[in-house]
Amino acid sequence: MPFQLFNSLSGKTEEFAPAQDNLVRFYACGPTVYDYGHIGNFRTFVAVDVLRRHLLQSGRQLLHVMNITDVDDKIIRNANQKGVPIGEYTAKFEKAFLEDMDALAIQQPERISRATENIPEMIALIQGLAKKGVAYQAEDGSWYYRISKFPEYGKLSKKDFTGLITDGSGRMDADEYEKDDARDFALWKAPKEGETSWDTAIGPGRPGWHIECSAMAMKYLGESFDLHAGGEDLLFPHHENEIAQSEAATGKTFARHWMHVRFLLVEGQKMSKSLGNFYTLRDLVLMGHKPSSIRLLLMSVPYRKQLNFTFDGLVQAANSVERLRNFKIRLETSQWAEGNNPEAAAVAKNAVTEMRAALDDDLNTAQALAAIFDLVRDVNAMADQGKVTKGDIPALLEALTKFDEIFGVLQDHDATHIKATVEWARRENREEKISAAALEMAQSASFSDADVEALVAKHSEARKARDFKTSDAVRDELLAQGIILENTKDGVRWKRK
RNA sequence: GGCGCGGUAGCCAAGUGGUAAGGCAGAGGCCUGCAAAGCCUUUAUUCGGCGGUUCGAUUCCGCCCCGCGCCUCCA
Repeated sequence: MPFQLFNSLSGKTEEFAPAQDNLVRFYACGPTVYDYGHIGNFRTFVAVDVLRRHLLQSGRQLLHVMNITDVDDKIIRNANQKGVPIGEYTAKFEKAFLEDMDALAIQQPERISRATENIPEMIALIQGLAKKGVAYQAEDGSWYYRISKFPEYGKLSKKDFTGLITDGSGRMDADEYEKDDARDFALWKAPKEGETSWDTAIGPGRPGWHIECSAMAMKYLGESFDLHAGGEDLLFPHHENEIAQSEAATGKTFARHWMHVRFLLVEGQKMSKSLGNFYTLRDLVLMGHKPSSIRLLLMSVPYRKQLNFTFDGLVQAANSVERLRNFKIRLETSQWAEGNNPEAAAVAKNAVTEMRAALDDDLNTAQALAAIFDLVRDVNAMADQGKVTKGDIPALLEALTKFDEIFGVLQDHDATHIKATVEWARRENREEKISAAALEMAQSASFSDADVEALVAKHSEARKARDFKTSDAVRDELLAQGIILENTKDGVRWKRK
């Protein structure tokens, strides 16, 4: 079955394939770098990452563009408060965001593009709209988009705007009084006192919210491209306005397919600072939660379904990752009898087939996960019965590789990331937020594999001599460093906590 | 008010017109110097409630209850 993906534009699940060649051209709205990323942000980015990885595994090539919004009201306000240029202010959060992406094993897009580096492209787009009479300049110098010129306005958000002309109410913000119609939105904002602005052919000012995405998407992907993705809140007005701007300018379909990721709940409620359930990735890591647990939890519910992010769920996800990693370690470290068991190869192949079928079905990650757990259970059982042989291991590991090409949780880099986060917290004077659990997990990152191996060897020797007192002491010593040592009938093995 | 999504075991959650995947947790057992890891058995006569269609509905329709989202800069 070809890849099926829900399209917010048509409201239907449709086959998704690139229009030209084998290259998928897509744009995903990135962060506004005014603060550290929270788990809600990362649900969206993880979902897009799953899309990316599935397309790649399906043999597609990608041109994935993500914007970084490095100028907006909040950025200007916060930078002014700190008395630093906005570029300095945003650089810090952009760096933090990229680090967080890495911690969550989110692949980098082929191109990351900053709003402030594409001002000329935006101006050109606005000028084009002005020429067509779709953009107009208000008395204060701001430019607006005239929605009445775009009959299809509302086609993405399925809103009916007829009869909703100028509302005479007091809903309009002070800087919007110049608009001809209440629905019109800003393309270019004239500078206010103390605001960063650019001198341009259409006058001084700064970009409206939506224009950057239209300009950058078309710059790198062309006037018409395959897919546009983002959080569900962006559907209106952001994406609706992007369509209006772009299609009015070019007369062509902007993005053919639209993907929107649903918001998550935290402990059953919408995440908000006032409810006290607002968490950045860094908050959670400092509390002692591994990035891999967070990633798995974010992927465990299909992207179109509301995900209830809870601390209980985080523990469950951590245990699930443990089971998967234990399985991989077992395959890699056990002594296997010579031979081949066609049944094992069949189980491996079947699991991958099922996983991919689930992903082809609108990225059903929950079902894909089930396929891989079936493999784990079946192969563990076969191994206990001595039915797994040396010749089967490559195929089984290959299946796990295929799984991890999508889910990205088997490689254990948690300790390193936790350590980096702990160090960041110290630099930022957030020491009081560092939990004992985080410290313990960070500790094992200071222990190289060679260090561990040396102690493991010491443990094994003592054990061989049935000096359990010494062997247990070494094991406890390792545990105190965040290393778990296990003895199995097939030998000794270790892993980081 | 307009538009939309969802309510499945203790928790997370998939799914289908023919009688409920998977994960986590719990219980019992096997294995084991200990500790783990792993395996086996077990945990929803039932899928928010009430009606309807049907030989048969958790799955289709209607109503009701509950939760949630968007409706101008929050992913």
